[in-house]
Amino acid sequence: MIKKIDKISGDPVIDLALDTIKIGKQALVFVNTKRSAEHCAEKIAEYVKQNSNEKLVHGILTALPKPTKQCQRLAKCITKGVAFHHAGLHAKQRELVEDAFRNGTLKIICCTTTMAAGMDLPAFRSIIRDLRRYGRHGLEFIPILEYHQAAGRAGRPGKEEFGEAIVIAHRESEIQEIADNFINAEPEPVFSKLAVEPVLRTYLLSLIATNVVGNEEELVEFFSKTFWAMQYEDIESLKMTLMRIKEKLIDWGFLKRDNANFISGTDYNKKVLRVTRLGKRISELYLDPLTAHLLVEGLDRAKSVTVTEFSLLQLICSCLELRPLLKPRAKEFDKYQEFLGLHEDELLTKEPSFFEEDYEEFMATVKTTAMLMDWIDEKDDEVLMEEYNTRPGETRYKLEIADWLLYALKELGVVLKNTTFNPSIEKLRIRLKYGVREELVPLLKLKKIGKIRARALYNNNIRSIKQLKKTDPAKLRFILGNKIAEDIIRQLGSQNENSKLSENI
DNA sequence: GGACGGTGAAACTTCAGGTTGCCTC
DNA sequence: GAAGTTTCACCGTCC
Repeated sequence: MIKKIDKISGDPVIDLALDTIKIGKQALVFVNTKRSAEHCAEKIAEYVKQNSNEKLVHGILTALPKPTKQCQRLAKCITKGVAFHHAGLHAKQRELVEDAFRNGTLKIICCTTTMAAGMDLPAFRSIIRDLRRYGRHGLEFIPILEYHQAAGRAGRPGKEEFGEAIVIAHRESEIQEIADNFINAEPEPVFSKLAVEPVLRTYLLSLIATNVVGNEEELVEFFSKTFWAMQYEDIESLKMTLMRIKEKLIDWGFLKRDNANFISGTDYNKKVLRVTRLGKRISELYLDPLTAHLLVEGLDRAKSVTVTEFSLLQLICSCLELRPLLKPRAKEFDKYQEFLGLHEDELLTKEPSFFEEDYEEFMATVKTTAMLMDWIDEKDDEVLMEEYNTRPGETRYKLEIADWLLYALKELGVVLKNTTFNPSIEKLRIRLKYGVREELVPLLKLKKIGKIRARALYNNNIRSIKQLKKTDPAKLRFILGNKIAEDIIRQLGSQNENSKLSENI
């Protein structure tokens, strides 16, 4: 069936979106970069009459402590019933956009793959503009499964009889290619996640930690029954991989061979494998053993190093979990080497030499550390965007992982009886959570006091809970507003009874 | 002649997402 | 690979 739509802008994607609005329906536009999502939404919005979505706009602009240019651009699009959606948005904003699309306030969302999977957000039309995305080998086709996810958004079961999934061909010659490679293609086979070494390491340790497996023979037997082994086929090579990882775990002190139960003459493979106390905790924390090893080594180095925020942040930035890291640009290299120079004797990781392959990756940990340090120096989202090209959503995601790794570091310290740095780690976690300098930490113990209010109090010379208690309520009302001030006074009152808020942080 | 401003070509840069981990009584 | 951004040489204009 061939349908004609009005040519308004000359860009088929915009025209399709406008047509969707004209017929009173909704559409999702899938593109391959965050920037494209933003541009595309803005271009569509240019052709749409102003609506007023005041409440939604207000929500978007107040999601962050201070609205960024990105917030303002999104808000402007939203006044036209159009939005963009990608992982760079703050979670609150994403949710607002999703809800507004569901209730019909928004007509068009231009999005990246954030929208493709796992979200209940159907639309009448699904417009897939890009089937290629930047990958290891330049621009590559996206997986067929991902195309299915995007196309599958079209049609609202129970509400409409059909939906339309539309793929844009950028050239005449592409039409057949798209039909063959996507529309009529079988989705690619599913591969076992166990083939990824960090996952394999984690499960190998946990199987022993939970006594599911007690020796090497059982270990191999267990894995040979998995989907991974079925796909892999070559059992000998699989066995070698398992043994190599097991040896690493023994080297790192997470597993041990139990010699007590070893009866001479017994098959070596039946030698009992036990988890150490450290290994047990790592498994409970669901840490990748490689990350745990890095943290353990870091704790060991910490004994002979001046440990600062830089030390702790750079250590966790070296963990795989925090990837992708921020890479210094060619022009920035000197700047970050200089920054590193200031902190060289605080390092808890091994610095590779300039000529080693890892050096670039190492410098990326330094830049990422610099970003986190700026965050706890109260630099706002706009500054992070300009300086590091990292958007609020991406920053929050990194912060969440950083928090988890710092917690894990603290816990490993407990097992290793090396808790000297735990108070610093705890303080750092609070600072990362709020994005504040050290001086605000005491005030943040109160509910309803975050970065902004703590700063306001501090700037008014109220710098501790003690000082807060002595402050004239009228002054508090002036600084915080009536309601919040009342709440704080109540919290301070109840604190006297159970002394929940101690001053020792 | 020098300070600007405009222009366009060349060089450079960037490019999706976000599992489930823990605990704080 | 493509699109956007930055840099820089070059030219014209004005004072």
